[in-house]
Amino acid sequence: MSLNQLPKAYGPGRIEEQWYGHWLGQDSFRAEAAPGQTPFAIVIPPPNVTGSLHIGHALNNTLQDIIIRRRRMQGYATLWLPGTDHASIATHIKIEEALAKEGLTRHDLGRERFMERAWAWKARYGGTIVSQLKRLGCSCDWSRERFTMDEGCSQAVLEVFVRLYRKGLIYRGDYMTNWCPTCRTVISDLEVDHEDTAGHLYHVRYPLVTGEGYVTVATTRPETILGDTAVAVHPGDPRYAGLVGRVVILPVLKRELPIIADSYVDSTFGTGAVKVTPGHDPNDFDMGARHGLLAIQVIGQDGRMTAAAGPYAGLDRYECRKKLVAELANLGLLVKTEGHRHALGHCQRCSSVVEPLVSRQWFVKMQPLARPAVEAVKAGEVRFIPERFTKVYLNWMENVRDWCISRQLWWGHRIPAWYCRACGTVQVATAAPGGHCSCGEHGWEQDPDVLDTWFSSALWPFSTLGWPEDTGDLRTFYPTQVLVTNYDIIFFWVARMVFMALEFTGQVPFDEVLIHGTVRNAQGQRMSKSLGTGVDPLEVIDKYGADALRFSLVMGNALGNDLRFSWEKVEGARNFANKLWNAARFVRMNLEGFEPPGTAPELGTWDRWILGRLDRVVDVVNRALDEYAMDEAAQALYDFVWSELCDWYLEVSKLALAQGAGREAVQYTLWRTMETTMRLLHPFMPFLTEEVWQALPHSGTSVMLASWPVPVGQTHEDENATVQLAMAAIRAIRNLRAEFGVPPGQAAEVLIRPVGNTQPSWEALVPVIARLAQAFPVRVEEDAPVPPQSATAVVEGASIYLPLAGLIDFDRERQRLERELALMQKELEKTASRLDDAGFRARAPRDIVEKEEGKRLQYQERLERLRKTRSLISGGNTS
RNA sequence: GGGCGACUAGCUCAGUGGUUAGAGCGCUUGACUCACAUUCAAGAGGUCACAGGUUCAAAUCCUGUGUCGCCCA
Repeated sequence: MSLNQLPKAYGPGRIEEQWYGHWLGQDSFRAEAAPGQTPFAIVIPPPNVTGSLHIGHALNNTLQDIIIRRRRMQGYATLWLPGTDHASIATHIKIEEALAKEGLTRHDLGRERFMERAWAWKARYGGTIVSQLKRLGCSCDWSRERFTMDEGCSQAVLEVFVRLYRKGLIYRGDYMTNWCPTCRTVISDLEVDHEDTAGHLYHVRYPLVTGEGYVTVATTRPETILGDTAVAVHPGDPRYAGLVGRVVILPVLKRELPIIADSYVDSTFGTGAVKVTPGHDPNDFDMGARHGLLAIQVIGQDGRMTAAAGPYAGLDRYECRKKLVAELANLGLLVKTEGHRHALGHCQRCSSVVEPLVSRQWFVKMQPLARPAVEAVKAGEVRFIPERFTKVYLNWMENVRDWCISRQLWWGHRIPAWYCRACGTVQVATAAPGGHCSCGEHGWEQDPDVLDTWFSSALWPFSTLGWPEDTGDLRTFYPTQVLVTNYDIIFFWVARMVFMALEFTGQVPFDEVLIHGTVRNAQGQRMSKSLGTGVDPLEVIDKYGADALRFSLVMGNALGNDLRFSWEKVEGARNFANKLWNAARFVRMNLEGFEPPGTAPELGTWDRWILGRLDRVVDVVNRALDEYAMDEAAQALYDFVWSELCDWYLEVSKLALAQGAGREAVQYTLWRTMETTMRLLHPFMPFLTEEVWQALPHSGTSVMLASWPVPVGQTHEDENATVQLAMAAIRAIRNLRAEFGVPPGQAAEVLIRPVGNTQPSWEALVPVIARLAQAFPVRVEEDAPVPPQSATAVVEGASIYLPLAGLIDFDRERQRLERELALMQKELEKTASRLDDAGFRARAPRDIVEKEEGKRLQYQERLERLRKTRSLISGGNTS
């Protein structure tokens, strides 16, 4: 295809497919550490194996790809290890839903056939998310892709469980945990969402056994009355002082309950007397333990009342509540019912109201593990970015409770504990016990439960590198350098990885944790499939390209903050891609026959200027990326490309390219600027930059393996100052043209009267001014008479006159000048008052004072010229 | 109840002590100018939530208040 046939608009589709295939073909993502090369590793936060990519993944993986691509170009031995998570409960629910459509439950199938279905499900949907990451451009080492339930990771899970058990850090016991009656499993504290819910506070009378009155208690959950085993008051509460030790009768069931004193009771809540239900409330469970009370379970795992609920057995818990409240009212024991808001625990997965139940579960003892994990972060061995998330982590870790890790599910890692069928003795081992139990019987049965998914995710940074084997990858790439994740899984995942890593590898799992926010929709709502507020990243990529999606996600968003997705932003990024494409098209058209010379040719002012600006942007991008300020880096690149390179340098370059004079220097500059920009932009927009870079003179096989730009320290400040003056002059002329309606096609005559003696050579700038401001002829004369009927612009270094006979409206011109005068006057006053302040002169740094003085001089001088111009106009402006 | 964050142009957001506080979108005016109308040029638009304080100097630091959001209990 000849250059002129290159499409005028950037079309990402073919280019993305072609280059991703090329990179894979070249095996460019594979991590291999050559001797002497510094490793740099990231493990991916493993997405749900059967899920599909959502916009949050797109952000998360874009950030990782930016980091890893830059490090790769910088010459590190980079590893970005991809993989997926088995997402025990989420996947389990999906499979059960599919079964339900066939009228089946998992129990109809049995464990083995259920697992077959689960693996088939995984095989069917497991590839989706990985292929979607490829569409996004992620440069993961796919040869090292892992899955939390693959053989190696599973081995690590067993090993960790057994070691923790032997160390006494995993135990089994009967405790109150959060039970989800819908998912039919226990869940950890972290999997419960507390929502403020409107409910009722029921005041119920419990008659004293002696028949001489009542104690009134208040409860939000009357159905649990059936499980009460005491009534408690605060020991210091004078209202009940005489009642402690006496006995009340439980309504309906007629059980006798002691009145106990416990300082846990809040005497300001309700009546100051509370019912105690050790079987259904975590605090009551503790109180029951203190007072030796019985824990009676009246609500079963299915959310229905148990036999212990007497006449209410078999009813759903809410049905029971209704009937029981009615019965209490009948009996005259319901004093009152008032509206009451309280926090209710809901299952994170299915939103059912969680039921606190006592059951036998496996737990990880957290205190001994948490302590080193707190220390490591306090000592700075793991650094959170932004820093404020350190506190979130520490606060949780310092108050962490034991972690319930067993789940009554089948999809996941089965707990490696076996029980003797005869005596119940427990054996914990990485493989089924072969011999007999000491009781003489043989026959072991494995615990039916599986482990919390996060138990295996917690090992991810080292299990994926081969642990517990001492592998080369583990030695080379562990600990990893940075973990990139959303703030909402700091507890679930980040914290757990830290303590597991410290316990099992003696090292932190990563040096830095980069925390980003949540992507919301344009209205600021959380994106969710069920609410229909989600946006499919694939749809975005299809429409605007992966580069545009990536760029739109990092641009204009400070790290750690939530961001709003909007199609307008993607469109803006797409426009930027198109701008780059066309700039590249222009460069290529003008580079035919060009070979990069060994040494740079003699450069002109504008050439040196843009190279200086390029050097500056290289510096800014590097500094920004060093502290993970992707947004700043993206913004700097955007501004450089659009507002400096395209708006000015490319336009100026057309002069030399047409005239021939300085053509070589311009070609060299165009090439160097464009080629460097492509390398600098590559981590953000991998596809477009590869396409453009390949089309420019270059060395190497791919921009992703080219060297990363570093500043050369040539900012060309002199040229910068000159160019600033020229730009100001051009803008001023354009402004006057627009203000007075000079038709765009019509050249305007311009007189430039330089002022001051340290000004640039305005003569040299004439051709550029002529072209960019459509001015002709442009005269530069210090002492030329002011042309009659002209509009005037006062800029630094010159006064500019546009003779506009017939076009000029003197009233309008006068108003314009007044506006400028007022503005200048205001600025001058501000500067002057600062300089008149003795405190400022005495205490401000010298360079600041000098700067202010320079400003004052300049403002005074411009003000003077503006006044002269005004008086000319007022005098009729004939000379 | 404790903690965190946000509050800057009509909208979405940058900007952690010192140029006339910026960008994108939107808006107004004009232009299909030979890389790009996914574009170009010009313009309007802000007492930086509020009140105190520190400082020569505050959108920026401190204290308090308000509104919204999130996390933990």
